[in-house]
Amino acid sequence: MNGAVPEIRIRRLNDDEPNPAGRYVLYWMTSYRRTRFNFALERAAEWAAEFGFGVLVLEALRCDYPWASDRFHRFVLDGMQDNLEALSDRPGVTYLPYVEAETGGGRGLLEELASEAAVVVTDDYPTFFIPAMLAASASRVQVRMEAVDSNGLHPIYATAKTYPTAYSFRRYLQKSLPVHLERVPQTDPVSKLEGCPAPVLSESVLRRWPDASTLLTSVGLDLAELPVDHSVEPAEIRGGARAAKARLDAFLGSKLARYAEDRNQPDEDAASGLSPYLHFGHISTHEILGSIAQHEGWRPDFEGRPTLGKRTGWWGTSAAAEAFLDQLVTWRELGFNMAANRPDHRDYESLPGWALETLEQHSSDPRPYLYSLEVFEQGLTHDELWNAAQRQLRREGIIHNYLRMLWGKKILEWTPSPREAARVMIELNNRYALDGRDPNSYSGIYWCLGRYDRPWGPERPVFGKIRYMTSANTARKLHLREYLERYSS
DNA sequence: ATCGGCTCGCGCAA
DNA sequence: TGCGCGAAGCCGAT
Repeated sequence: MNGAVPEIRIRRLNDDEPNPAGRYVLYWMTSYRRTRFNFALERAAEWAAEFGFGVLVLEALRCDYPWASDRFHRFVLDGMQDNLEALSDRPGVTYLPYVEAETGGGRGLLEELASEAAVVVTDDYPTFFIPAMLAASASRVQVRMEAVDSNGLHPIYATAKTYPTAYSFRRYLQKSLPVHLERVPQTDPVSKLEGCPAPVLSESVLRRWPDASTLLTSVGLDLAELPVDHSVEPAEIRGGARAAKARLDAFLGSKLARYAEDRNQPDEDAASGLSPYLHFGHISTHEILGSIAQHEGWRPDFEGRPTLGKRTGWWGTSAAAEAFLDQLVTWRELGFNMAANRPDHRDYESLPGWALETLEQHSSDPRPYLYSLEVFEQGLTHDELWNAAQRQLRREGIIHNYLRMLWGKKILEWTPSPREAARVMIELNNRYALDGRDPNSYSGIYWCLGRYDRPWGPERPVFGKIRYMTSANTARKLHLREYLERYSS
């Protein structure tokens, strides 16, 4: 089939063919939990239009994945409510939100729904348990199954290379992005389904796997009844595509102009706050870029722009937007590039050679302080700035982007080994951060141990040639008065 | 306040 | 083969 979704974004997961005797196209939404600007949903809609079928959208939330908690459940459920609203009364589409009530409750659901599908389309995502889950599912599904990449502007499988620095990846992007930007996801892919019959679910399926729609709206869902970690409480910020859009608009309206100068200042509130929404797929990079373009009256035109990897001057937007796009595109997609091409990207051994070597050489240096995971977790170290950052993470599910670096550097300094430091960072980040369990969780954590960085002298205890940071210097440099007050306990 | 040295790997010019 | 340059650093010298 030749549709509008670029082939480079489509990965066949099995050798099966489409089944024209099916009743619908199944879209299994796992990572791009949105109904707009979504290549995977668009692909499902293309197949459906070809067969004259409707699309069945299955958005499931299981309860047994690592670090499942009230916090992540709440955020995902907010998103499901938005998707329910967005898809109800739309022709040609049926939305099935499913919330697993007990471990294993969802087992068999995908295969059951796939047994009546012509094609199964799902989201491609290069880390956490998703790649293994997709492979396992594809072997049990008897029709053609495809994973579609709607992660970012650069298709994650467009290169098999990894890049050792943001600089080299940026230079590559400056050459390769323009062609990919010619194909952007449709705003509303479901609109192709006018005239297609909305799939109807059988009583027996719904008896076994109840539709969670009423739980999402009128009845409400009691998280306390689910077997997930209740000690990680819901975050204050609301999840979902609507909240994401509101946050984007607020960012463009009052923060973007100050972004380049103030984004590293905790008290200035100039960061976008979009990363949790990006992580759960509640918003798309393409939509964000489109909104920036509209906001600035900018159109992509890269003719004659230097492709030397410089951080400014390539996009041709305002300086503020370029600073933001470097985060959103260069840095975010750098992490996806690593995850897509290095199956070991979560492991300590995936660090660059010079970093492994220098950390090894300093592995038996005495540590100035040693803390257990529990002391770190509660924010009870001797360092009030570090404690504040950890308390923000634990309480809000967010950690300030600059302080996150200091946070990780100090964990390296205060644990018995760099391997243990990585373990502590991964545990705390993935347990508490709304944007955890993401390719960029590992970029950020391993950056603290040398990934994407270069050696710095002079060699210091514990760190060796790894870039060193101190809380005192950080406090001197940053506006932190309100921040320290807010998270003082 | 600002500058250089610390140090590695890559792409590009030569 | 050499040169420039890079997520945000640190420290001591000027």
